[in-house]
Amino acid sequence: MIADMSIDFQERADNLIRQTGERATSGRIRVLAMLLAEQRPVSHQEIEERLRGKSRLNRVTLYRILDWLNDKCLVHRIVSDDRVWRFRANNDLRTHRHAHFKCTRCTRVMCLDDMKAEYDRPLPAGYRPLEVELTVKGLCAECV
Amino acid sequence: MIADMSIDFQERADNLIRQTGERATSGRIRVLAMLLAEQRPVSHQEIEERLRGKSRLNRVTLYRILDWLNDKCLVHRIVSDDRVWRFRANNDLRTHRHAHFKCTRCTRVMCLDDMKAEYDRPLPAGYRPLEVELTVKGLCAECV
DNA sequence: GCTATCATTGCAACCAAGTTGCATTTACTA
DNA sequence: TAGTAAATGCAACTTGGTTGCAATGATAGC
Ligand SMILES: [Mn+2]
Ligand SMILES: [Mn+2]
Ligand SMILES: [Zn+2]
Ligand SMILES: [Zn+2]
Repeated sequence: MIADMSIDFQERADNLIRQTGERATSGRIRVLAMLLAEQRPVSHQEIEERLRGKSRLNRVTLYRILDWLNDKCLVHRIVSDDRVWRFRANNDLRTHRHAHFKCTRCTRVMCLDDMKAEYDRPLPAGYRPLEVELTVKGLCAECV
Repeated sequence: MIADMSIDFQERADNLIRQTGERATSGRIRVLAMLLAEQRPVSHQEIEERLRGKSRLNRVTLYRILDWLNDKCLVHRIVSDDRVWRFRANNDLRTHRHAHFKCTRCTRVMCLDDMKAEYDRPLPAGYRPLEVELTVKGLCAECV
């Protein structure tokens, strides 16, 4: 059952990567499959741990793969005040600009998929906005 | 004229620090005076450079001073996606939770003092919000 | 299927920002 | 004008990410 699911993610990852027109390497497939299965933001370190066992990926290569997946809009990168990047598989290809929640106790980050990251007031004259980051920090349901 | 102003900031810094009831060391006074004069978010590195010349402060000590000033609410610390902390002197003691603007070209950060950092939708059940970070990224007036 | 080609990977060394432990100095108190 | 605790300086360390380059491997053309 779980094995079937994992094969399914493997295949979905493979397809998504091939659709970009670039090379479908085993590293890219394994990382994306893992993120598709996880469906939540995962740090570089966590990914490295999860992938341990099966012939493990070089640290630098993992950075480059994550960067590549981000460029191709297959994942998005979430910055956090702990100086750690986290990555989550995108469900639809358009990058939906949503808010995030960071639990200050367990340090997990969650995507608030239906809270848009936006602001209400006008910016100072001459400023051109390009992107908005909105992060709510506090305690998650498991840590309250 | 400028000399007078700098003495003024020195004195204000000294007073503010003494009001905390803790020690008014020359390092604390110099750093806070500089931030009071600057009135915008400044990185650790920039502060180190500005303070060069006059008997220069140890790097670690500067980190500790900034941390202390932040704890005492005399400055606030702004986190950014470039993994660099910036500090700005607080004008009033209550920490006003405002948004920030980050210019992606000149890398400067500005406080949007009258844009509140807040959100509209409800959080998932059981989540307890404690703090909100809102950052608009784009081009500042000088970089457009 | 086999080979050539160029993108991707692994490795080692590097970097920047921030932290820690501990001995020395300094601001305040009495 | 000491005595004392707090702050400082220094050296070494940590974490997260980057760079250059040689070795490897995915795909296109045959
Ligand atoms: Mn997200
Ligand atoms: Mn601010
Ligand atoms: Zn939590
Ligand atoms: Zn700018």
